[in-house]
Amino acid sequence: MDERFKLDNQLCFRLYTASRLLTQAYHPLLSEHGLTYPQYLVLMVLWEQDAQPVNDIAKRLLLETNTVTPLLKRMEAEGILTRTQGKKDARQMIVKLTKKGRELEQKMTAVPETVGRAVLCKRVTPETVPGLFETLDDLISQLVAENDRRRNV
Amino acid sequence: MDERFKLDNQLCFRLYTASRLLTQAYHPLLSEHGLTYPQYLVLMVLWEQDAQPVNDIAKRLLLETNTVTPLLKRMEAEGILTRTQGKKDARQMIVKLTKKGRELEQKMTAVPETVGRAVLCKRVTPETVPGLFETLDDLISQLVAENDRRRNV
DNA sequence: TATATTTGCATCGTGAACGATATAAAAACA
DNA sequence: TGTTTTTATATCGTTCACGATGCAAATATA
Repeated sequence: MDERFKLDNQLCFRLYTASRLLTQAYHPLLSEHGLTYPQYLVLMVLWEQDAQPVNDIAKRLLLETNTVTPLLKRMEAEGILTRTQGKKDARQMIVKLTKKGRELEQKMTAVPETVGRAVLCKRVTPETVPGLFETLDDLISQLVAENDRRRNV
Repeated sequence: MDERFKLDNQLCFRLYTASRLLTQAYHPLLSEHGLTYPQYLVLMVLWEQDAQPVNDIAKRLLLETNTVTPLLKRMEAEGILTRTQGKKDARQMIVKLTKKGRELEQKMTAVPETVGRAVLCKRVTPETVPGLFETLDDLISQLVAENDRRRNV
């Protein structure tokens, strides 16, 4: 059989698997606070900078608004954030953290630490992580450019 | 704000994003043949070794059967494979490629090549890929062990 | 200013993922 | 052999992802 089709030669399968498994590692830590992993990502965006329009959050996460909108609605229903129409631009929905949403930041400090320990292994260490970040960031930029090119043709 | 919560310091977010974007890069190449990325993964498993029970496919992809079963049913409906009850073990469903499923291997040889070119960038090259594979494999093993530990407690 | 285009967000449909649970067959054990 | 446990798969409900599409507000252009 064609070597190129072997699962063991696939970068994408490794990224897909690593991503899923790492998200699973987050699961017990997040569900304790009633959160999913994508919701946790939204929180990190808003903890960094509160009161953002939907589009800015989506861009930061490299997701489409049709993914983010329902996610934000669920978080609004949970009382984690509010969605209010923008004043300058009536099309925008400004997303703001509630008290509950802000308080989660203090309550969840153990999460990055616990996960940080869980991923430590021979080839993923405090020394190697920066290099891995650079590689993944480079790959992500490359893929963003590649996918944009495809869409604009 | 807490540095550890910054999106830019998150390994998981990078893996999640890289995985999604790379899957998107596959999309036009796969949809041409009526396939999704997870379905393509199943095909690679079966091209490597035909006639496997559901469980073996799921284990190979590190997925649960409740993900794989509906996926296989959709592929069966597309005429790509068949699902027949096992003879030795009546609980097993043996998955076999149809002629159509086998023929896809020849028709899709351009896929790994095209994607292989699309990911090339400064830090992802024929020279660096083997090292990246080792790192991701190491991480995946670590996470499998970690998640198994959690479940069995 | 009227018209065309772009932008921001939302809705809809489909296909994963996955936790929880069910069911029947097989295996282990009493 | 009869009973318990395990195993293989399936069903169900919820939450993403995302392509396609709709719509109204803002902007650009005529």
